[in-house]
Amino acid sequence: MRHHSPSTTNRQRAPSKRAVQTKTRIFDAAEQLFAERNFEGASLRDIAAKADVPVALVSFHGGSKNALFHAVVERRADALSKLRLKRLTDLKTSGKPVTARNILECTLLPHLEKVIEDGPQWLAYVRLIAMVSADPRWHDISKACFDPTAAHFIDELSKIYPETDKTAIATSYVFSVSAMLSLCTSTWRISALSNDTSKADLAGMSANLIDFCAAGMHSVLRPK
Amino acid sequence: MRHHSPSTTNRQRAPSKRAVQTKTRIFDAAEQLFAERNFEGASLRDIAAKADVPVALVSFHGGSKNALFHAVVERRADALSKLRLKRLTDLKTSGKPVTARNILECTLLPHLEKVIEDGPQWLAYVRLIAMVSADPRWHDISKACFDPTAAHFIDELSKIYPETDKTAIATSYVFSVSAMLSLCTSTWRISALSNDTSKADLAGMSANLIDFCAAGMHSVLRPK
DNA sequence: GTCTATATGTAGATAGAC
DNA sequence: GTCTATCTACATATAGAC
Repeated sequence: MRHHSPSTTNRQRAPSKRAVQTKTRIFDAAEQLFAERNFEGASLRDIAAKADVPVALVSFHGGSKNALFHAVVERRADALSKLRLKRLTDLKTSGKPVTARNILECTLLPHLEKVIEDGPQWLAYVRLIAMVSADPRWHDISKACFDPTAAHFIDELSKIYPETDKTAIATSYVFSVSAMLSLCTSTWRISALSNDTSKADLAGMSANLIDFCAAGMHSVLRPK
Repeated sequence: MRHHSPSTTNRQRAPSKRAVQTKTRIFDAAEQLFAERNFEGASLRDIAAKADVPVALVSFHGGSKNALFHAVVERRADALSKLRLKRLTDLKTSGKPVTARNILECTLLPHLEKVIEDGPQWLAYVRLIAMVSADPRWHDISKACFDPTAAHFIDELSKIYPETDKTAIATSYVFSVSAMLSLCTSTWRISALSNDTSKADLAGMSANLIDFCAAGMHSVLRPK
């Protein structure tokens, strides 16, 4: 059973407030530990300890370890897709020209803004996505959670560059997303390589990200 | 003890040919399994089975699991750095203009060419590096194995863009490396998103990679 | 919904024969 | 250098009291 829900299939009552809080604490702890230590590196005991609940409660709210992992990834995927697609709709109804740069902003900025606003949970989620994307064992989650929206954005790009083949478009889309993820997972490296001891300025760097990807994409996609 | 070597600290004889082959089989198996399943996901028993040796031999040649992991990452890091730096030296003595694009080729192409020539082992190594770069637990390996060479390339870029601050240079360097890694770890995704059922053409895609990164870098680094 | 207790498997590491 | 056998610890999962 891939999707676990507590108790039986037909739930009788809405869960109590306390139960919801407990479940949230468990999912938040799982999100952080999976992101830090990968799937096998984070034990259910570690997760329970971080959430300050007994181990059995983790299984109760999350089901098997595998189901818990899936649920944790899926938890924010929906919200993220909605934010991206809404931004795209807003762009198209705004009357502004629909350029590759504007589309990139719709794809890349929502997650970055969540990291900047909400702090550690969404940063952990970036790490988790980076992990899921790179690990062949989780390709099915990746496909289910992110490919539909990605396909939508790639279609938009095809309209702007109708002569360009889809593989080139998909390639530069993947480059852009990976650059966004690395901006969050590798700030430590950027600081080390630039001898910059000050706290990383994500907001400032996201301007660089958009410049980099927009120029890169334009170079790859424009008719030669 | 971080670095393990078989037998005592003062080795008496060179290892036999068979012993070297055994050790290579173990390291190759470890490289593939660590790349596929991460550190905790690959057990010493799995590695031993893949290398077709008894478990105790893995400990004998690799030391503790942690030491084995370090050794597997370090094994190819040296060769890779040498290839990159040699290519840079060749460029500078060739009389050709030293551009950001040329420097990027020195950084990104050696590993890609190894993947194309040598096949699965170097592809596994790409995955391993992607994993090590993203996982906070392995930052020290990353720093030791790759930062010195990275710093060298960033210095070269500073010479071309003397007005640009180092953080911007380091940022676009990190974007470029992550795009290279994602080209190898996410071919499956590129194929899925472009409905391209044919076998991935890494060589063709690396032209796109260089175009993307060179244009992106130029856009971020040129004086405004 | 929450928690204690436990069943069952498999992990990393090493001792010691060859 | 190689291999068998085993020690000890910790993993996931669940049964059953509250």
